[in-house]
Amino acid sequence: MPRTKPLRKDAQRNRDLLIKAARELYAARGLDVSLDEIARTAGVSSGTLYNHFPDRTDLIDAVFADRAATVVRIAENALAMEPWEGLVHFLERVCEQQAADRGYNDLVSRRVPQAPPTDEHLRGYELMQQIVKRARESGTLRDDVTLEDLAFVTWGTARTVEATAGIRPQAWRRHLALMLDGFRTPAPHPLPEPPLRPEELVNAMRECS
Amino acid sequence: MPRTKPLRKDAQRNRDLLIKAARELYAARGLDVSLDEIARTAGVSSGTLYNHFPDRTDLIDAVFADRAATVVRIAENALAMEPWEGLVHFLERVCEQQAADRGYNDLVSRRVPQAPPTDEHLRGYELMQQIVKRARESGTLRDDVTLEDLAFVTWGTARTVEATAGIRPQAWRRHLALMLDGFRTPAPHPLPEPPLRPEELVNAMRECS
DNA sequence: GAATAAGTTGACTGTGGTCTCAACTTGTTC
DNA sequence: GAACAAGTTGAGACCACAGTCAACTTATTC
Repeated sequence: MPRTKPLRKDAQRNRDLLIKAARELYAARGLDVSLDEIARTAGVSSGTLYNHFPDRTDLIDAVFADRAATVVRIAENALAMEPWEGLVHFLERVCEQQAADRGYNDLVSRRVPQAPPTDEHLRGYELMQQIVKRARESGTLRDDVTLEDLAFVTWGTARTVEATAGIRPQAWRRHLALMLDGFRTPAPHPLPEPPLRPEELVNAMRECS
Repeated sequence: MPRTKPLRKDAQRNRDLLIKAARELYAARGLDVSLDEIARTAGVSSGTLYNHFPDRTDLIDAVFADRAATVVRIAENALAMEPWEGLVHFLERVCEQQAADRGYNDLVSRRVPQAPPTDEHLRGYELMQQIVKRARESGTLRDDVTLEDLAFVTWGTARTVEATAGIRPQAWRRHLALMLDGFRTPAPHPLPEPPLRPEELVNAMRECS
């Protein structure tokens, strides 16, 4: 834990304004908003933005810092439910987050050099493992599906949300439902390719465009 | 049909060089390659590029002009097969095209202001309708799935290909297989959202980021 | 209420992209 | 092979963005 001395009052205020502006612009238009525009929207100069967030990713990290905790909370709720309902609940809630925030949608599916995973991330990872394991052992989730396969849901939802956000904001629910029926089919056909290994998934998530 | 007078010999050669360079760069790096770089790769000046292709989309249209015919050919082959096998064949071949060419992957899934549909496009559309109808009537494809739902496959594959191209180039096949099992499950669950209407899909395909 | 550290500013540099155009070169025509 | 049309060239205008910094302003400390 880097012990940082408290910010000066005006500095803290500007920092908050920047995060607020970034959060709103990211949500509306995705992560490609220019840093100058964020500064302008926040009502501070671009120098101040760079002073607080030297790197583009520092700002993104700050804006989405709480999201890992949200995922953990969703996962905990899911684990309090029946195995299959829990999995569905988890995926629906996470996809809702994607659908509600274009920046988050970019973050979970696209490049964006990530900060190193926090304890919260690791905890989320463990809970997700449990969600998948439970669903599989309950006999509902087909047993050749792994945690890594959930990335297909994230990626698929990401693109569907992008394409349909302005036209049929709920279209992703249909996409998700179709995928879920693939996950729990009573008549699974052999999958043509082994699942991604955990480190492959990490790399895929980091991968740049 | 706009009757255009034939190009001068050197002009035709430069045009071909430009299309060739664009095709290669697009395939390798997607549609965001800069026009100057394409001109440089082709060995002509940027002025010449703009002379031949005033608009960015003119070049994209020229590069991918033959793809609609390819889709028609794939669809025709698919219709010569058993209904379900035909559908699978069609989707696999189209996704292979996406996986093999980042530019095409961008084209089918992302924005990119499109040229008005050609006769070839309309024919492809009709054949796809038949493929879906046959598969549904054969009892294999669940009967609440429409042609428009195939867009979920395109979109999902697009993102999965982007994310995994450098890591596990065949990962999309697993994603596709899972979706296909959702399409033919013997135990379909009601879908939470009506299918996209044809004009909604057109708009979604046109939609910009 | 000085003195000082902390923070802000905005003009500026640099980069990389789109697109234009006047001067030039080349192919074609007769 | 002249003359004209067709096509090419590349420097440069223009823009949007990232990122820097010396001069300035403000909060805090004693």
